[in-house]
Amino acid sequence: MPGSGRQTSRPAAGPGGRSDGRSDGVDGAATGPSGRPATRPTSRDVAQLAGVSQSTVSLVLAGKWTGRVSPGTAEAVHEAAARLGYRPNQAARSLRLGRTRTVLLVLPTLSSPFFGALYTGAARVAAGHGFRIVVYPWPDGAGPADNPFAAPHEAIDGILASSMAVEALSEFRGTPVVMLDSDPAGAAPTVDFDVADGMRRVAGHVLGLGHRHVGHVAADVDEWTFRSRGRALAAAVEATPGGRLSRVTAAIDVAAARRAAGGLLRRPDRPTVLVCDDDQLAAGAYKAARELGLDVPAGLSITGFDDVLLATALEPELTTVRLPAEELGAAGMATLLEMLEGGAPRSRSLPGELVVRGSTAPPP
Amino acid sequence: MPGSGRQTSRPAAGPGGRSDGRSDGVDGAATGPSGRPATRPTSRDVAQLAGVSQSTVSLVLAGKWTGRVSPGTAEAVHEAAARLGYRPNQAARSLRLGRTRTVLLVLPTLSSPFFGALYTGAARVAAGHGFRIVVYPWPDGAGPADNPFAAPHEAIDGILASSMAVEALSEFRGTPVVMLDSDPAGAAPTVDFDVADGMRRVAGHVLGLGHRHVGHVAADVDEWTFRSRGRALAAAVEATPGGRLSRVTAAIDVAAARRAAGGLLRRPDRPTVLVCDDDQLAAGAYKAARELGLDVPAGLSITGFDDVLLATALEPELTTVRLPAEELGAAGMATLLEMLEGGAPRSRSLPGELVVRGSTAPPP
DNA sequence: CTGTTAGCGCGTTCAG
DNA sequence: CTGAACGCGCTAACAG
Repeated sequence: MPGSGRQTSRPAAGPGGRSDGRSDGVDGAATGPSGRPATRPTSRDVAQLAGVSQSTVSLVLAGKWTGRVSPGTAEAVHEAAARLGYRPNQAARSLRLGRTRTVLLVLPTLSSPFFGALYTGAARVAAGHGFRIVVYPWPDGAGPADNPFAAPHEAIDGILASSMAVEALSEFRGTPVVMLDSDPAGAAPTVDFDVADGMRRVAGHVLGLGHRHVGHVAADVDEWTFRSRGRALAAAVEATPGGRLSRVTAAIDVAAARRAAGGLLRRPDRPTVLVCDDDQLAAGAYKAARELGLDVPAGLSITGFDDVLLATALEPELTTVRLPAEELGAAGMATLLEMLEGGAPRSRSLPGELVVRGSTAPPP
Repeated sequence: MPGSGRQTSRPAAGPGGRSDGRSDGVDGAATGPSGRPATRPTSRDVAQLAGVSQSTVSLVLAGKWTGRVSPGTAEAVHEAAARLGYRPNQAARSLRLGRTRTVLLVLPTLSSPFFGALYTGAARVAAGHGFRIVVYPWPDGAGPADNPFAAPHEAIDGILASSMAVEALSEFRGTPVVMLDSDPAGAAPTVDFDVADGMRRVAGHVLGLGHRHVGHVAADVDEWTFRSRGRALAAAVEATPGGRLSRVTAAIDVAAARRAAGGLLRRPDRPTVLVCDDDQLAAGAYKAARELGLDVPAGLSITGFDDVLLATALEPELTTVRLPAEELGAAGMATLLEMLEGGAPRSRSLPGELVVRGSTAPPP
């Protein structure tokens, strides 16, 4: 939604202390105070201003000068760098070091608040270590045509990939990778949500309310996270005396979920609760219920999964499992950084939290 | 929502034709077929294999060899490059050329499907011209603490910024910029939605249904797009005999919108239609209506703006204005590329489309 | 038509 | 403790 970001106002002065009020952000070439074309300062410029040599500048700014450069000289270098607004040229740095301090974040889509939050968490940790993130949405839709996004193969040090099979990354073979929200049985280190536990909590909640015939509106997507959810629900229901499970599948799409849930609810012995694999599926279930004149939650209970925006936009608000996306991104990035420093990190799992709202009640 | 992307399966063979089944994506260092550490092939390797010099390789692969290199030699170079799986080193390229073929996409947030679509459109156009996109979410939330995202100042050729004031980019002064969904009165070229026209269509629709007292649930955000919407609605209502407008504002947030809309509806002479600046605000308005026992659309009509996921998840489905986010991204990138090639592109405006669904009806 | 040369800006030896 | 020299991989000039 355009413009939905909070308004952010920033001081008008640019970096380097120039606050002359000129607004040349549109022009292709900025000009320095003297009118010459302003080519950005290099480490040589800093050296010259500080009266030392390039290598000294390099040492000082890299922070490994103790015992090799006199404190006075170091101070002079820092001051010169600050005065010129010096920032090292990334291209030259990468070329020399062979590392880019850039991580590729591979996501199935950007069209979901969930992945936005994931990015935020990852970016926070990355920034703290001087790493940059390039987002690489795996083309969704558009069919199996050739990948329209040029793969930045070698411009990255590592990969953080979410919600996909590790095999999908064969293109990047040879690059360190950490998988998020993916099958921990793969070869790569993984950071996951404990979705099985989350689903058990959902099951415990609805079974505790007295429900026995549970309808499962499952996502028609063959991915680890949904397989886990399905297994956990089935196990919990089976372990309950009198428990019974009916399952339908649907694409993650409101209209598809509505059709699938409608089919389930039209059966002569319909379930008293619909446990959905995803909040979007739950939105479809709401529609099916309303279509059949069933009141939620008095006539039918419904649960979701993920706790995205939708959950509180629906009426009644949705009982669901909150998955801490931002923490997932942060933990994943931490794991990847550990790996890049030569470690062999262990896979981890983050708990989900059951959020009980107005869509669940005892069976009618 | 984790896993909500379509499943994508890719051929298992990596680039360069190696399909030996090894899966070393986890290891930090890949090893070549012979077991040596596999340092990626350089243009010199290609030259050696093809029996020519580096510069010839450069010319051929850059595609500007016609009339300078014999077709046979060019063919040999191409073949050698393909056999080695050669890909030019981006860092070296950028260092030499001073250009990065990378564009920064500045967004207020990533937590919205709208901006995901915008990205997709921009990426499509960029890829067609060999450009890469780095997404740079302007820190939303987190307070005015220091920017946690390291600004990639010099690693970019241009900036595409959406839904903000151009002044917010003062940090990037000197870089070519195209603004999206922002005030066209600024100095930078702009690609916008014609939100005023969209709002006029909404107004025409509800006024045509017979509504005269219009409630405006406005976004409490001082941005061009919302100012335009407000002005257009006010003008349309004023131009109608008997027309009357009541306005409340709310943060773009379901709960805030519910409170604001509730206040409007509790007035003794309440409006018969609520025109909302955004779909999320409309979701809040639904809640307020239900709270007061008003049926939508029989007792109260509601409209939104943007046509995001929410619009069809609500019940009844929301009459709103569809804003083609993907086209916006594509048009914006095209404009920026034109600029980078030395042109001085004109600002443009994209039309929105009124989508009439079930939330609007004649007044009771 | 092709090869040789120079240098982009940086980090790192190696002499002094 | 500091400076001069080298090379990362690539492209653009210039020679042959």
